[in-house]
Parts: sequence; structure tokens; C-alpha cells
Amino acid sequence: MERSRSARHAVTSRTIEENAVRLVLEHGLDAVTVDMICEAAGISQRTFFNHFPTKIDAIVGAAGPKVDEAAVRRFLASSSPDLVGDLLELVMHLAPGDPSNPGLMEARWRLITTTPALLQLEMDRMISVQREMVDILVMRLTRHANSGETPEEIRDQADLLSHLVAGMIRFSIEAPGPRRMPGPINLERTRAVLRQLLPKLVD
Amino acid sequence: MERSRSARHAVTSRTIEENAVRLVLEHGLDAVTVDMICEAAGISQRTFFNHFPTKIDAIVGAAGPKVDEAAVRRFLASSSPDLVGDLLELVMHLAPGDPSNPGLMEARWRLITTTPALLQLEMDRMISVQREMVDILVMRLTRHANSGETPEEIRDQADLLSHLVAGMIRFSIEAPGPRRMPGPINLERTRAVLRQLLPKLVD
DNA sequence: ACAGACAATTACAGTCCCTGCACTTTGAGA
DNA sequence: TCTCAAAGTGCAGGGACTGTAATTGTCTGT
Repeated sequence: MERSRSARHAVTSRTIEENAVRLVLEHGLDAVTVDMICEAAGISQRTFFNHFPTKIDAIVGAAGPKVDEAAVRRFLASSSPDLVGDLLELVMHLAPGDPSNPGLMEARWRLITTTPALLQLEMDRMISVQREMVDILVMRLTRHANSGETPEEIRDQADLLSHLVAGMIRFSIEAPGPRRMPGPINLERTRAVLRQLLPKLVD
Repeated sequence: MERSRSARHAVTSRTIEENAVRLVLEHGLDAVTVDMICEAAGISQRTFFNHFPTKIDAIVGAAGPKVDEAAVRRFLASSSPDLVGDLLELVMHLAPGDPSNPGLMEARWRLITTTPALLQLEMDRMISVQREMVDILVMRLTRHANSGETPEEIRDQADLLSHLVAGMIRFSIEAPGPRRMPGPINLERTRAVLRQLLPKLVD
């Protein structure tokens, strides 16, 4: 059992994560205690909390969703007037965590989508990318800005828009219909409803 | 100290709430334990949890924000084409809890707005009115629907719109500038930014 | 190769939030 | 007045999480 120090740390984290997800899939969120996960993973409770700050983190993954860099570049390069369409494309590429363990990732999504409390939580985490999105939106809006708009106004618009996008994400998650796996986004439906709704909002 | 039974219950709740808010204002959220609140209120811990399901509930109030009935009636009666404007008016009348104790209410807002964790939490509670808003939006959208739209489409639109409104609320709370007291909504700013932004979203 | 720095892990004790249960007290209705 | 339900209490315990000191094994410089 000779392993490098950091490798040993990583393998312990993986073991914890895998056992946490498996146990919760089997018994449900509330029925699984940290002690159960520790025993299954063969570690002490203290070690558990050295790897993950909370029980939830071990279950849903410590790293939240991130925006895909390539998708951001495409979004910024696009000169299409269809800002909303481009935006939805960008949101669709929210990477749902570390893709190095496809099996774990898939199991996690099954777990999250079948546990209301976890779905709510993951929704909040997805929406937290809204913060990083503001700067991206500022760039895009600046390129297509009307003359006479100040940078402050642009930033306000980007800020508000990022919150509207967060709303779209929530709708996409809750809306029924086919989803892109392993993510929960229902893109087509959202796009269709938006096309009907938006014209009604401008007077 | 002879009081009717239910009145005694109410006064205990009030005592707990007042001491909870006061102590957290003095010492901060994490530094105040349930035991401290109980001692200050002169009750047992068990009684505390008979009145409030969690420590947080005693601090921010068990009843979340509600939409104002009169505002809803006005919103539905309006025939203005400015749906967004009417919507913001409606949102502005989110009642921030029981108005029977103005002092407590004011102290709570001071507490919530100065404690990031509580602000985040209260934001979630305000946004939960989004659920009740869907039915209201269905009525309004039905009255101004284009011919050929099915009830299902209308409901989808209302659902998405309610999520967009939730985004507006978040923006309103975070946006700097004057707020309506004791609520956190910055109405004018949101309206102005929306007027600039929305035309850019329709192609 | 050896010693010391250092990282991963552990056992243990303790805090805090919260719950279930059995019990007492007290006010309200018959 | 008698009775019963509601309000409150005491206690025992579960479960998440933290601080600390100790242990084990690995890395680094010489």
C-alpha cells in the first residue's frame, strides 16, 4: 500500500464520495449518517470532515458547476442578434462537476433529481454561476451597446440580465420534458416559451 | 399573571422572538446559542422548539413574506399594457411579515440586511412567493392572450415569468440605492434598468 | 542512509441544534 | 367543581461538526 501522499488524499476523497452517493441512493438522505459513510469508507469521522466541510458536500460534490470555457468564447464571438438564444446555449454548457468519474457523476444526477432537497440545493449551486456570468455579459452588451449608454448602465443591465438568466435556469430545471444528460437543463422548451413571452413584456 | 391560554402562547412566542433578535443584533448569529435565547426569555429549550421549528425561525420570523391581497386585486384589474411595470408594483408590496410589532420588524430588517447569511435566507423566502404568483400571472396573461394560444402555453409563460420576476427581486435586493422600508426592494432602479434591457432581448 | 519536517489520519472529548417521551401545571368548558 | 386539553418542563439521546493531541507514514536535505 505505498502511495504518494497527495495521491492517498485523493483516493480517500473518492472513496468517501462513492460510498456517500451509494448509501444515500440506497437508503435516502436522512437515513444515512456520517458515521455510516465513514464505516463504509473505512475511515474515521474526523477524516471525513478533513476532506469535506459538510455531509452534503460529500454527497453532491465539493466543486459546484462551472461555465464551459469554450462555450464562453463562442458566446462572446457570436454576432447574432439573438442574445437570448446565445445565452441559453451558454447556460446549457454548465458543466456539472468533475467529469473524471463518469459513473459517479451519473449516479449523482440520479440521486439529485430524485431527492427534492438535493435538487433545490443543486439549483442554488447552478445559479451561483450567475456571479461569474456578469463580466461575460458586460463584454457582450458593450459590443452591442446603443450609443450614449454609460459603462455603469451596461453593468446594471448585465447584472439584471444575469439574474433573469438564473430564473431561466430554474424554469429549465423544473420544466418537464427531455433533458440534456447528465445536466438538468431543458433547453428547447425554455427557448420556445421565452419567444412567446418576451414580446409581451415590452410595451 | 392570569392570561388566557392562547394569549399566553402568543406572549411566549413574542418574548422568544424579541430576545432572539436582540441577542443576535448584539453578538452575531453564530455567537448566540439557543440556550442563550432560552435563558434570556426565561423558558426551557424544549419550549423554544415547541414554538419555533429552528433557531433561524425565531430570528427571522416563522411566517415568510406574503403578497398583499389589495395589490393583487389592483394588478389583475389593471388594463395597462405595461405588464412589467404592474408586476414591479405588485412585487413592491411583498409584506415582510407581521406588522403588529413595528419595533421588532424594524430590528429584524436591520439584522437581516447586516448579516449576509440571513440576507441570503430571506431572499430565498421572498422568492418563494414566486409559487403563489403563477396563478395570478395565468389570469393576467389569459386576459391579454393572443388568439391561438392554448391554456398550457399560457401556464408555461406564467411559470417562466414568475421565475424571471424572482430574478428581478434578487436584483432589486442587491442593487444599491434607496429602498422602500422596511422591505429591501429597490423599485425605481430595477424599472429603469429593465426598460433599457428588455428591448435588447427581442430580436 | 538518517533525521527532521510534514501530511494524512485517528481517538477522544465536547458543543450545538434538534427530537421523543413522560411528566406537571394551568386555564377553559361541562 | 371536575375534567381535559393545551402549555410548558426535564431528561435522555441522536447527529453534525470542531479542537486538540497523538500516531503513522512520507518527503526532503544532507
